[in-house]
Amino acid sequence: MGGGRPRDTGVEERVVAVAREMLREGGYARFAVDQVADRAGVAKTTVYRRWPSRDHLVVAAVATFLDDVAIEETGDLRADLVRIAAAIAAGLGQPGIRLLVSELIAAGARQPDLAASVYQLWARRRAASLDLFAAAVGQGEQADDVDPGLILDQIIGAVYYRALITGDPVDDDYLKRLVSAALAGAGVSSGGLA
Amino acid sequence: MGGGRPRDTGVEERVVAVAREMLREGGYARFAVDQVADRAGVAKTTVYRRWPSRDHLVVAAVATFLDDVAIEETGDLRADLVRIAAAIAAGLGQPGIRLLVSELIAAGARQPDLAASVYQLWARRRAASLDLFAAAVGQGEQADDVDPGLILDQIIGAVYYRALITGDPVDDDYLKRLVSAALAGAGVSSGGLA
DNA sequence: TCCATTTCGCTACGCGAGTAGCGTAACAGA
DNA sequence: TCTGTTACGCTACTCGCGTAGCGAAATGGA
Repeated sequence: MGGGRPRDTGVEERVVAVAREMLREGGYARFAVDQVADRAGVAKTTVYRRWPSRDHLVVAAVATFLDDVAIEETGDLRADLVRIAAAIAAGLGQPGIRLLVSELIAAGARQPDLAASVYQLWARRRAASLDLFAAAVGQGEQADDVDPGLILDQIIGAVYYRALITGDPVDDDYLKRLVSAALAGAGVSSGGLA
Repeated sequence: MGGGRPRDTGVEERVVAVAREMLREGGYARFAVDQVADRAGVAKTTVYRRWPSRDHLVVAAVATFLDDVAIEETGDLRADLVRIAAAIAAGLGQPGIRLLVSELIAAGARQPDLAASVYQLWARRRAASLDLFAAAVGQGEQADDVDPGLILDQIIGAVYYRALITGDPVDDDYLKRLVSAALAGAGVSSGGLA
């Protein structure tokens, strides 16, 4: 049996590239599959043959530009944690990003087969943050019986919670208190106060 | 100048009641404004004259049945916190509720004028949780120099974070460790270990 | 009674998501 | 070259959100 017409391998790349641009230009709200298809020089049906829904395409596009943001490590665990939390808070402070993040979360809830892909998006950044703890342990900056995951959950979770759910402000003072409390709760000695 | 035709005051009540039913039956996904209007015996345009979007109506409907769930206070701060966190985790474990919560969050991000209303939904439950701390202080169970809001953020935030964003499991063991860490971070004496 | 005003119901429309079906193009193998 | 198979483009469709415009109903005031 013959192999049939081969898939145009350029389609994935072109469509995702256009999708990324459209996300940058108009955000999630103005992201229209028809327009993506047009600008990519592809039929809408062809798009839907690879990504079963608009959200699938959005997730695929976001996955390609989430790696751009790097985390700076200074070696000072507490300071690094504050910086990471501040970066997240700053991002969620922008309406466009807040909308995109919210929609990505909702996308995972709307379509179960997308959940894993969405979790994967945050997992990368979380893994990078966890590295900070390993480095801190290596430098004897802290004991190794603490649970880095738990500490991160408390810090990052609180930031997302306030920014997305309660709407409370997330300023620098709050972040310092938050990180201090989370570290103290895990028994990490207070390297340096506020 | 004459007063014009008076508004049918029964419309608000009837429409919200039907909306609540439809949410219970089919969740957020199957919630259609047309059907709500039909079942309420009202024209779709009339619905849109009061609630400018589907999300506005959903928020109005959710606001009427969120008060049903009460929080049980036993007087044991730690146990109560674990129970509250477990209740939230259990709720978010249900696909329908997880979707609804996600969509409500996204609704606030989509339409700025809805954000305040959505925050208000969670604010009531948060206020009830904060009361636990006041009671605990009254009973001398803890010092009064702790920041209840910060502790709640760490606990509730972590639960939402794991359930909605990272997708990590939220089991009982995790919750106990979480509450213990949050309380310890605030300097609350460990009333009882795991 | 006549008029201005406001609400209501209805029809029709535009838009974007997602689907179905058809003809055609691009292959592999006989 | 002929056949089977798969991908592509295109048209047309359904569905739900949200809007525009019209005539009728329900009021208060002249």
